[in-house]
Amino acid sequence: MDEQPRLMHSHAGVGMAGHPGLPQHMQESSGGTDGDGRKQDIGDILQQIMTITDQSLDEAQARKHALNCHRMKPALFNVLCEIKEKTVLSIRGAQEEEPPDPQLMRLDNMLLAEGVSGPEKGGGSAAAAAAAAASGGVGADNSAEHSDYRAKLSQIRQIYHTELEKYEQACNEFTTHVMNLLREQSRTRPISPKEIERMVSIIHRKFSSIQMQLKQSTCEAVMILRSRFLDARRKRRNFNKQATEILNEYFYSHLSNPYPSEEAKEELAKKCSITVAQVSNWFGNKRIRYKKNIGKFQEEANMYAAKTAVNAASVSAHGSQANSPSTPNSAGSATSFNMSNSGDLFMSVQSLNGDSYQGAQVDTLRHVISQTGGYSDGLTASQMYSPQGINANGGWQDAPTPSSVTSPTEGPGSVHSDTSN
DNA sequence: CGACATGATTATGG
DNA sequence: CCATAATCATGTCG
Repeated sequence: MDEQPRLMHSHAGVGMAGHPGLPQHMQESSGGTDGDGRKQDIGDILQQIMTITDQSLDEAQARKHALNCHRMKPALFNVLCEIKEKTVLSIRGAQEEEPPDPQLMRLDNMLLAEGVSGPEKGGGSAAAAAAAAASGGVGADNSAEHSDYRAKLSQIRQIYHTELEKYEQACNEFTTHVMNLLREQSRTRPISPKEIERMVSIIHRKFSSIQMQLKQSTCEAVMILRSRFLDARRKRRNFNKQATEILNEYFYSHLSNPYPSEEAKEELAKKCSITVAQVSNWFGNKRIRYKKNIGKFQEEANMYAAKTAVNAASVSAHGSQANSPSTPNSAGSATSFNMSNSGDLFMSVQSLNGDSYQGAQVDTLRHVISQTGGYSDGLTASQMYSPQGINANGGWQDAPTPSSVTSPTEGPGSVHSDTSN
C-alpha cells in the first residue's frame, strides 16, 4: 500500500521527465549530429529518475498540479487523444474474444461433481459422520474408510475455497488499484473506458489462469485421494478364515457345478459378512484358478471334503435327516446349506461304494485322513473330489470325460447329474 | 525383499 | 448381462 503513492509519484515524475525528451527524440530522428546535447538530456532524465524516490509526495503533487495547470496542457492532451484514437484501433483489432476455456470447464465440472466446489454441505466432519451413518449396514469398516475419505475431501475443499477466496480478493484489490491508477492517469493522458475495460480483463485473465492452476492441483489431489481411498483394489483385505472356510466348503461340495444361485450367494454373503458381489468375485476367481491348476488344489479339496463329511456325519447322527438328494442349487441350499452341501458329496460317495449315506461319510473321512501324504491303493479321496465336472473344453458342464489329474481308472462320480440352473 | 496368494477390475465373447 | 480369462494391486509368508 505504501507503493501506491510512490507509483503515481514516479509516473508523474517520469512523465515530466519525458516531456522535455520529446523534442529531443524528434531532433534525433531528423538526423541530428550533436550527440553531446542529447547525452546531456538523457543524463538529466536519468538524474530525475534517480531522484524520484527522494522527492517528497507534496513536491510530486505540486509538480502534477503544475502540469495540469500548464497552459499548453489541454492542447497537448488533445494531441495525445488524437494519436491514441489512431493507435487504439489497431490494438483493438488485434484482440478478439476468446471462448471459455474447455480445459477450465472440464476442471470446473469435475470439482463440482466431486463436491469440492459448489454448495457447502454442512461442513466436513458433520457431513462425513452423516454419510458414515447413512451408509451403515454393510461393512462397518467400509463406512469408516469412507468417512475418512470424506474428511480428507472436505479438507481439500476447505483449502481450495480459502485459496480461491484469496485469489478473488487479490484480484479485486489489484483491479481496483489499477483502475484507480488509470483514472488518476486519465487526467494527464487519454484513457478510454474501453482501455480500462481491456486492462481489467487482462488482469482477470491473469488471475483466472492462476485459479486454473489451483483448480488443476485440486483436481489432482482429489484424484489421488480417490485412487487411494475409493479404489477398492488398494484396500483389499483378505477375507477372514471363517469366511474362506465357508466359501471353500460350498465350492468343494458343489465342485461339479460351482455356480451358486443368487439366493445361495446371498446366504453365503450373509454368513461370511461380505457382499454378494464379493461372493461372485470369489467364485469367479476360485473357478478359474481351480481349473488352471487342479493339482494345486487337491489337498484343499480333500480337506474340505473331509470337513463337509464330518459336518454331515454329525448332523445326520443327530438329526436323522440330511439325506436329501435334492440338487444343491435348489432352494433348499438357501435355507440350510450345510446339509445341502453334503448332498453333492454324498451322491458321489454313494455312487462309489454303494453304502448308506452315513457309512459313506465315515468312509470318506477315514480315507481322507489316512492318506494325507500319499495315495493308497484304489480310489483315493483326492480322486473322488477331483474335477468331475470339467469337460475337455474346460467348461464346467457335467461331462463324462474326467480330465488330467484323475487316474484313468474309470472316472469317479460320473453319476453326477447335477442339473439345476 | 521377493515370491506367491488373493480380492478386484477389465476385456471379451456368447 | 453373465462367465471367463487376464491383469492389477495388495497381503502375507519365509
